[in-house]
Amino acid sequence: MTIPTPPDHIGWLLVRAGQLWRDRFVAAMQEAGYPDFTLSRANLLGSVDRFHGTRMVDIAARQGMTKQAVGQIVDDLEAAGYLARVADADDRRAKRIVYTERGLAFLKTADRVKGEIETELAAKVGKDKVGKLSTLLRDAAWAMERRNG
Amino acid sequence: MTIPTPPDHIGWLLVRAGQLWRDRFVAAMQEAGYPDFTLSRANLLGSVDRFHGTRMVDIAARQGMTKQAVGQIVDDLEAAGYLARVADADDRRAKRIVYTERGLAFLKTADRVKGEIETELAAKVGKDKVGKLSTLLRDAAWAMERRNG
DNA sequence: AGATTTAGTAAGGTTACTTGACTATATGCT
DNA sequence: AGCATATAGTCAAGTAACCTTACTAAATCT
Repeated sequence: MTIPTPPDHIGWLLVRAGQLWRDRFVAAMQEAGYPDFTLSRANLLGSVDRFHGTRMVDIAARQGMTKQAVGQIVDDLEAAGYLARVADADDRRAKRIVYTERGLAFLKTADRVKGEIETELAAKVGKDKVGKLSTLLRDAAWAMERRNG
Repeated sequence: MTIPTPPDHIGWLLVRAGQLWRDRFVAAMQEAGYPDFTLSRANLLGSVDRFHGTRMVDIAARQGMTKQAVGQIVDDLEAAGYLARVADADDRRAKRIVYTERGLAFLKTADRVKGEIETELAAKVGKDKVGKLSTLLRDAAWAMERRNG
């Protein structure tokens, strides 16, 4: 089983670290009582305003997805009881996607789980390093987001 | 368009940075003459030994995928002319997945493109920061890989 | 008022996987 | 040597998470 060159380039490290965190988070959420949890659903829930709700077209813009794709995930999350569609008072074409009680409880658990994973990581590599990593990641993400300059 | 809390947690930063790098790399490879390039294909090519080739089952183990999934991607890459299946001399059940000339040229371009993106990133945030980021990512990935400890 | 844009839905396709079932070859046990 | 079991790979079908194309209803622009 000849193992080829291990990926040690900055790019693969970024991809790998992102994958690892994502997998840890999904597993932890499933253990925490959300067996039907997937990352795409969590991402979507993170784009819904907790107080006023958010229109589908705005969720789609924020996620960089088509509104149809958002519609499908919203269908699932509505069927699972996390979200509801309510009529928009100002625009009769539109509906606001809002949280149910179950949806809000999910968010709370997600925040707790994220904190736990971060704490575990800090215990292993050091709190200072996690802080530095965050700062550097922000810089790098900012640099990669703007193609010009 | 009320925008919810922006994701500033270490986890989302990791995921985001990984996505950004991945998207930049895929776009750059497509521009560099590989319009049919996707990341799953590149990942697989990265798991094939350049000299001796690699058996499908070993690729699957390394990628954390099923051998069937690997088989499908190999089918595509073989049809596209990057890889070939040759009989394994030591095991008549097995085939070694090897590079064609086109496959080796692809690897060369991929290495060049990765270097270019890294250089661009270094120019924006500073070479020292890219180095520090790499080190911290290695630490973090190492910490997240082992669940115990 | 009529033309155009926008919000959302419906239907079907694609990519990147998965599981289950199968064949051929290799290996371990007695 | 003979048989059971494990392993390498293939075939077929299913799923998740998207996409494109085409549509209806309501809002907005002129």
